[in-house]
Amino acid sequence: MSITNSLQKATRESLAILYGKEFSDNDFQVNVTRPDFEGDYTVVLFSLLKKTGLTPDKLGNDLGKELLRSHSHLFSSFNIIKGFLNLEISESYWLELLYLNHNDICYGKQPLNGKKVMVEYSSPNTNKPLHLGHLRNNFLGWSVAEILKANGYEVLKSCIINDRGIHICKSMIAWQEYANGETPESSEKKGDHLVGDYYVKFNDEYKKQVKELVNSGVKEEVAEKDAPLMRSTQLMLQQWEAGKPEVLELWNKMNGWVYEGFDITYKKIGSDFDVKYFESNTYLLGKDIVEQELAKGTFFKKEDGSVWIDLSRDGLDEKLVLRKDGTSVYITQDIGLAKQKYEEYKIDQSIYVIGDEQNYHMKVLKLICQKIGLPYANDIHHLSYGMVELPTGKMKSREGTVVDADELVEEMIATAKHHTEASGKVKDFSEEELTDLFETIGMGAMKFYLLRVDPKKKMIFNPEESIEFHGFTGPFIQYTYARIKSIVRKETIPPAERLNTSLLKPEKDIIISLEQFPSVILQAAKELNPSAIANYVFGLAQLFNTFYTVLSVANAESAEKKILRLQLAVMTANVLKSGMQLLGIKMPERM
RNA sequence: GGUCCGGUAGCUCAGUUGGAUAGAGCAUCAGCCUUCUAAGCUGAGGGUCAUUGGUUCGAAUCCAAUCCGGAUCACCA
Repeated sequence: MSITNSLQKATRESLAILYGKEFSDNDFQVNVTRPDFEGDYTVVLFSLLKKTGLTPDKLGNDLGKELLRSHSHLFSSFNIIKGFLNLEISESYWLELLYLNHNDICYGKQPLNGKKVMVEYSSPNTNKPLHLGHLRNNFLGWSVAEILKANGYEVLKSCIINDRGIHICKSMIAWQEYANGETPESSEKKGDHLVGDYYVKFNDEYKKQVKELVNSGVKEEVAEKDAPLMRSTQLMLQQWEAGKPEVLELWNKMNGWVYEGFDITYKKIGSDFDVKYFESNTYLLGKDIVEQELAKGTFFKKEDGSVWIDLSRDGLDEKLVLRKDGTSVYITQDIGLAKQKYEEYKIDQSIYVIGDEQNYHMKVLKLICQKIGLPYANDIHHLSYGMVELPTGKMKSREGTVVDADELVEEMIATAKHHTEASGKVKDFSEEELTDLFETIGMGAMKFYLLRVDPKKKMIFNPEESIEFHGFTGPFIQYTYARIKSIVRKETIPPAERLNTSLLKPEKDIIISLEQFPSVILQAAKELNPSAIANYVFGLAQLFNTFYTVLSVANAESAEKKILRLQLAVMTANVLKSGMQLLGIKMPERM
């Protein structure tokens, strides 16, 4: 139990003993004591004054004395300032915490809770390579999955690959027209980039064709449909749906190139999936559900034969689920896939990591799932994240301002290499160790930069800031960890023992922070928010660095102090590593 | 226009069951390497928490209105 919870419980019990009344945790607040006051944790008394009819001083004194009497192992002293009861936690409590947990690499993690959750993330299109926006998505998805695991969930990471549709046909048509058989091998390009280039090529040529037609007097709307490239694309889409062998062959070939490219990127950024869905397999799902539910009255049919659901009583509009020609729309297959996920894996919860431009869509999806009685519908969550923008504004593929994922990764690793070599600390590393280290630091910087911000907020990606390795960054925390490891490597850690020594401020500050780690993991899961972990880990690293410059481990004042500080160092390293692991960031033993 | 999200230091961001004098990082300035890794530490300056009103012992936090920015409201995906 966290110290906040213990303190709440102790306060409730003490109040009951003193005044014979039941209180709940909502009747009063427990906070960390502000640094300029004496004490560690504070009970705010104001809200209790009316219920007890006492003055702050009287209540504070009664409660403080009772807490000390009944929980002498927990508290050592108290003081009252205005309506704040500041309590000092006893040193033996902190020392015990340290003794029990400093070597526990699972500290803060919950045992399995028997619940299964699917986290869907990444969801790329197979017509272009991944970009900066995908990176935020991938890092969030992966991290949330880890955070949920740490909270005892069984997690399935899934991915839906948008491998069909008009946009895919566009790159296929352009390749046919302009590529002269170019392949990833012949061009020495990554497959996803090669295909992406032809998607761009399509748009360029198509625009030219439209312009020509318009210049020759055709109306723009007509020109857009009549341009030869568009006509052949539409035809190809029909042929694909009809299963024409040559089209499928080309489609398979080009998608294969893309997957080879994606695999390289995913491996580099550390994304992986337990389940992969392909839209080419799922795009017909959901129609049967609509038919069944139509009979039950959940959906209704309009005169033209199209099928709708009326969500106006839930504050939304009517939503189309089947076109008048009986074909399905985007949401139809999502309904079908949601059901399939349940039937295949019996999941209790489903999380979709999708940009906030789809908030409305996801709201509708959840509502429909509830209305058709999908068992886990109430536990469908949209982890909605804001767009990544550049200091100059939004990324626009038209203007070539899209930040390519592969290029960015390489740039981060190169920067890590540059800084590391300049520091001159790794001269004895082997080639392999160096490559590994540069990747660890470069990826660490990038992941931390993208995860340290609250997901739901749109964020600005500043290229100069993102390669910064000082301050609130991944490498700062990695560096702190490497420093600790360097200390610990030189010492033989004595067997764990219970200590009986007093704590200096920098020592105590770290323990207080370490105690909060389990609560932070809990909070991060509740909010589906990795930035809570990032902020916490940074704060802990800061505390340790302060400690490090003020106090010595190796040359501690006494043998007992040395053991204390070693325990502190080891536990801090463990927590930093666990925390960063939840963000998908590796820690170097040396840097 | 309806709905949703956001507005906190020059910049990027923390800050929720409402709590004490609003915090970090970057940038700026001043210091600290003979001592466990200076990718570090210490200090200084920097704020109308968008605005106005309300709720109360107490509001960046809750409520209302207004202003600004964004997303969305497709028989696109």
